[in-house]
Amino acid sequence: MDAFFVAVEVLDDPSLAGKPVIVGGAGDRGVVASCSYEARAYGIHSAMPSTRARRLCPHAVFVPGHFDRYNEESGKIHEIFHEFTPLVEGISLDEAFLDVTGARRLLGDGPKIAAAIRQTLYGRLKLWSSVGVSTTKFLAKLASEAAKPKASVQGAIPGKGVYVVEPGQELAFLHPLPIEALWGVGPATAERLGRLGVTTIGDLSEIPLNTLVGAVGKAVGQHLHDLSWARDARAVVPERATKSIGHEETYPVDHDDPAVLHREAVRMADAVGARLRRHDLAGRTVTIKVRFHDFATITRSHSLPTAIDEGPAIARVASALLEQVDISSGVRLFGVSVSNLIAGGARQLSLDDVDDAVGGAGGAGPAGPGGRAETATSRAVDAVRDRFGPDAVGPAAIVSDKGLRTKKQGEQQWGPS
DNA sequence: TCTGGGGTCCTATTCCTA
DNA sequence: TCTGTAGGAATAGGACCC
Repeated sequence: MDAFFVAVEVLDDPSLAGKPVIVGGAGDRGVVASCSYEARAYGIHSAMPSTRARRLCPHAVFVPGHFDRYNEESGKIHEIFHEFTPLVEGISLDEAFLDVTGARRLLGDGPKIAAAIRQTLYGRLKLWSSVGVSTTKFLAKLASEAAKPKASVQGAIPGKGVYVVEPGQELAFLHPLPIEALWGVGPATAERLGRLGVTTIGDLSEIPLNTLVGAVGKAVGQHLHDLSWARDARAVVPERATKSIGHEETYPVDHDDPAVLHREAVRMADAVGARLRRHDLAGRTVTIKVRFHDFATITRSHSLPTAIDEGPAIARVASALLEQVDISSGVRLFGVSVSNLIAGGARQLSLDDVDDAVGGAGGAGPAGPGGRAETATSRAVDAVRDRFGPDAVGPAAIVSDKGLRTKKQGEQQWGPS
């Protein structure tokens, strides 16, 4: 989709149309999540710090973003995709790969289907999209970039809408492109390749595989070498299993009070547990992430003998891990995630498990009831929240004098305001 | 100038066990 | 009993994507 978040905002507030609009965190620690083509003309792009974006375009309109709405429109978009083929691999809210091989007899060739998808999306949702058509996933992705509109101060200069890389034309399309265009080449890899004198995908294709592997590692080297010759055998995979679920948050000011961070561990663990149970998942590995005032970031993780899906159990491990970290210099971001996921069938962690796991006394926290009582409590909490909303009930540890403060998914998505 | 939040994947190192 | 080794799992960090 073209500037998806902004496009949804304009749908809901047409007065934004034609203006430089930035969706993201407006505070000192916020970043740009998406911006209109009018804003892009000033050099603004996603992931840019909001303070810098504001300097580049002081009259830009900042919108905090409405994640629920993007999710809602994303659902409709993916429904439309499925009208064309069951082989839809979602990459994000607004992007997907579609394998239309089997739909061609009924609906026409690739370019024809692409145009139909684009027209259907606009006809029903009033949202513009760009479609790339090719024989492999990564070429289709690059083609979709080539189909996109270009930025100007007056607004978007329309792109092709549908861009087709015909069979036999793959290398002619690919080799003049800069290496950064390749999926998997970011600033670090581009810099390493730059030292080898590689700036285009054509340059990359001429580098001996050994040299490439030496510079960027085995897996990436082989992968990039294949891509530079348009070799990409990856199939469109409709259902991908979730590997981890987590929550993290950047604070408006740094925290160095252990009590505050332990409360945060409880709050995040509660949110992560609720999401795990909603997806009928449980996980064995709990990871905390701490970013310090100087942006240095560490993770500490621990794997348990059995999978867990409940806030208190996750919080005990997270708190024990936090005990091992020196937070005196100030923490700007804290996060909790759970990985090594299995579907359903969680067994509640006992206090012995935590003690063994995290190496003795380690501050696993006050003895909770554990076991079946905790499981029953979590189920009851889920039921109450389903009926009365996410803020209806929560862990006592995070009740402040202002009442419960349970972060909703999507709230503060792009930094503190 | 200051760098979010949701993730995935890869690599190097460490630890444990046979 | 001690030492060396090899393999696998766990851990930590980094790069990357939207």
